[in-house]
Amino acid sequence: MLGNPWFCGLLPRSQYALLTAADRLQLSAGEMLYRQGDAPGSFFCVVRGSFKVSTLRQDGKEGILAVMEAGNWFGETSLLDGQPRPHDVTALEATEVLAVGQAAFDRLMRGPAFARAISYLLSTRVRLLYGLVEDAMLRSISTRVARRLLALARGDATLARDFRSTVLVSQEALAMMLGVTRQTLSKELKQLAHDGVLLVGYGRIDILSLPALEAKAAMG
Amino acid sequence: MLGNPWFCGLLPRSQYALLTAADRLQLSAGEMLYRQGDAPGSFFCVVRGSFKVSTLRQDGKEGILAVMEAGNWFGETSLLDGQPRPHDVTALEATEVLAVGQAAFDRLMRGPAFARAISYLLSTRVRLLYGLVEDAMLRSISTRVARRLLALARGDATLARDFRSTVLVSQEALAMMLGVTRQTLSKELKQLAHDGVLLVGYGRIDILSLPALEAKAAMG
DNA sequence: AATGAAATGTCAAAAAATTGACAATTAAGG
DNA sequence: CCTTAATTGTCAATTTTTTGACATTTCATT
Repeated sequence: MLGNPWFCGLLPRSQYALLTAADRLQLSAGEMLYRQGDAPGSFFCVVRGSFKVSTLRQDGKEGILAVMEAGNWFGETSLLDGQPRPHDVTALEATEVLAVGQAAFDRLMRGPAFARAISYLLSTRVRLLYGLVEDAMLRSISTRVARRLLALARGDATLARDFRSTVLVSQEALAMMLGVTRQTLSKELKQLAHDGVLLVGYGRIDILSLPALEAKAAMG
Repeated sequence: MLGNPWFCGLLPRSQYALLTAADRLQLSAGEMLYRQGDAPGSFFCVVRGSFKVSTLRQDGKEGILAVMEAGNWFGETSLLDGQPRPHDVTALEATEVLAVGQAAFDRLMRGPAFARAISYLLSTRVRLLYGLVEDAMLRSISTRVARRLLALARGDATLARDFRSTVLVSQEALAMMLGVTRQTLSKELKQLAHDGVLLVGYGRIDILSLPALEAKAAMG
């Protein structure tokens, strides 16, 4: 979490307080950190590995709302309003997290600098979510595919890390992030591959031309 | 704004500070409070009237993301992260707002209680937005129509006001909130009217049976 | 090298949504 | 009362997406 811009922006004493208050948890692939409807528990930071944040509906439809990678802090919403967890969070691989409990979190929130920092964290989440809503409401699927691939390549914009030209994701999972079927996504990927923008592999997508992908993302 | 649960939950001194720091603005129907891309300006509260929060794309497509009614506080996101306004905000009728400038807002944010309250406000926004994303990703249009009508009838869940059985909205506008065409929406409304759930009028929709509408909203 | 689970490729039929076009209705203003 | 703009009703053609069904490929594990 040392490379995470949000954590780095905290006062050193807040950083220290977060780290000392945290428990370390280990999860193996497929294990769930929490489930939709659970009581609020902790504020988390991914140390190693990754999670998917998803919702499963009664009819079996699943949507992947986000992928949380190393450096990412999350889970604050339920701690702030005391309401149940809105999503399922599942480890995608062997994953290690820091967990800061409600009591320690509340204590930190009494400091204005930390409370401001949490507000800032939430404001970036709000912006990201508005983007997702607009994507779903107004943009064509091909544009959304391009935009989502860019987000994944940039690590969901959480870590100011170097860009990855290879995105490790199955078409099934990417389709669930976009709320479309695998067949529909497959057609779009094929078009992008045909245009020389991508190289589609088994559980992976290579970005051959970042400018071309950005151009597609900026279209309709 | 006196009936607004968020404002009521503030410390009296924060309430006082907000109200005394605020300028009063009057807008007539169609006037814009701010535009997408504008520099951050103020934190607002609707005193009388209402706004639509929308995005307009180059290709002419417009999406209505929210309707802000009396009692609603909004605009905090840009003040917190210093980034440009993400949306257009337009008065739907003669509307009066309170505007708390950046300097006063920053001063208030130095108080931990106010900063916590802003975090809480943001957490409810995050929940609402997750709901919109899930709607768009996973739910059928008929369900989304029912859910959106309920949200409008309840005043977008911001004011714990009494339920309105008449929603004043054109089919065109409702379609833009849902990201579908007017024709598609029209078909869904006709079905709901046929089922005796709604009565569709000129610029208005009457909810005949709240339980029935809630049942439709809970389906797929 | 063989096996099996996971992932991808592909196709056609069916369903759903958009597009484009016009008529009919309603409310507000002169 | 009359005119006009806004809103709604409706239809058919077209496009898009889903559904369902298989075959094929890839990769990790025996």
